[in-house]
Amino acid sequence: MKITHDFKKIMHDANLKCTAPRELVIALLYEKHLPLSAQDIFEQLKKKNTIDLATVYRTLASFEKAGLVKRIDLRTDTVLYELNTLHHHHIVCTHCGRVEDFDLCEVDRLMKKVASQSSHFNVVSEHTLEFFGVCTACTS
Amino acid sequence: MKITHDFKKIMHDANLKCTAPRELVIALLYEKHLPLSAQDIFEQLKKKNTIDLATVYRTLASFEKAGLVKRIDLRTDTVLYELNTLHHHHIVCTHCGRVEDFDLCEVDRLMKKVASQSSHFNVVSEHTLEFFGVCTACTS
DNA sequence: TTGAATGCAAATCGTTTGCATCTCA
DNA sequence: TGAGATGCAAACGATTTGCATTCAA
Repeated sequence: MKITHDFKKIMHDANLKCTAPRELVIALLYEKHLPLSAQDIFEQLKKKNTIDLATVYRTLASFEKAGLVKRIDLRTDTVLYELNTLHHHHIVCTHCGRVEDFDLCEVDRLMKKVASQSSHFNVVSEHTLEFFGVCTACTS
Repeated sequence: MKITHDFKKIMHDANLKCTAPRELVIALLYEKHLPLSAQDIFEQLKKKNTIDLATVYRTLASFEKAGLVKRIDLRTDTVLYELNTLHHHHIVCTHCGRVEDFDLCEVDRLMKKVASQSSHFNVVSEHTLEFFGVCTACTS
């Protein structure tokens, strides 16, 4: 099932107008299933479409505000975005940049511990967790 | 004990020359004990000293390469730096920006799990882990 | 019809770099 | 003395913004 089937509903639920650029961006994020930078998205899309880099930035900003995408920091020079689907984290190869998803997250338990230990925080609502290593392809 | 006592040794071990800007930067990071941006450091130091913003950037870069400081991403608009002391993480108030250290880290176990589950990574050497919530001062 | 979204260009801001000068080792 | 570090100014690159035009609702 392509994301575009749901596009109208998604936009409507997010109180955003259905526009060509928005559909292009969301479809690309869905297709690639990887954290992408605004530049990445722009480069990919402009091959076959008319789209402006500023529009990509504005689109990502409104998507983020609507909770449709999430900013990811993988120690790259620029911020990356990915669809805000199921909670997951990443393993990044520090050598070639390969990114793999990592679904297992046991941080919830840890978050409760954080809250109970801290004198200034009672509730910890979010966390970032990313792993870095060297992938098998780069090791051999 | 002030860090400046050890400054010469630290610089020597890191193969870096002892200079006034470097001592200022390292002393400030030690004193504040908080993640600071290059701009932060520059603003603080220029009140009482002659220092250039470019020097701050270069100092942080050489410190990072030498393993003296660590880049921290707390979802702020710019990257922050702190002394690379004992392994720890942070809890950040998403309302006022307050930062608290969090020493407990049980991610080592998780890292092994990550490595064993992944088909492309055998070794996971590093991780980032930050918590976000609203602090008690902002809740009340 | 109208407010929001787009494209284009210019502005902004954090960061980096070139270069002459200075300073530590 | 010589390599590396600094200060200053200019360059750079990612991101943002102003504005006229277009478009979805």
